[in-house]
Amino acid sequence: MAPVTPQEYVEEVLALVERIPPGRVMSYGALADALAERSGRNSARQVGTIMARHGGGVPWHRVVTSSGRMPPGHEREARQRLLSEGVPLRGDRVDMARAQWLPTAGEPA
DNA sequence: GGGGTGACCCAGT
DNA sequence: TACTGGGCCACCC
Repeated sequence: MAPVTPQEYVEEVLALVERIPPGRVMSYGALADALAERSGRNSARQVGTIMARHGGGVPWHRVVTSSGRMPPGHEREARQRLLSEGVPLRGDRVDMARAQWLPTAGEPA
């Protein structure tokens, strides 16, 4: 598959993050996995780096680790936003089993 | 060109 | 549940 440029990959990541509905979340790994088909890349770590550097303009708080942990340095901010959106929390972590959202394959663009 | 770093993930202990 | 080790891959010295 035609690989996308690094810049395009960033755009893809941010675009998908913006599609995450309120009250739901996606893990870095799930994001990387969902974009793998499109971008040819699949690295959760890279998604984390992208969010750290370019996540300012999107609902970054809807992106957490696969275990429901929030990004270092922003735990308080993220927790409060998630809580106000109705995301199910278990202590200081997201209840992934209930909150994780995945883009549906045949979804209209 | 070489090596360290990181908003990760998974399996094992 | 918490911690550790190995794998991962782009970015930055």
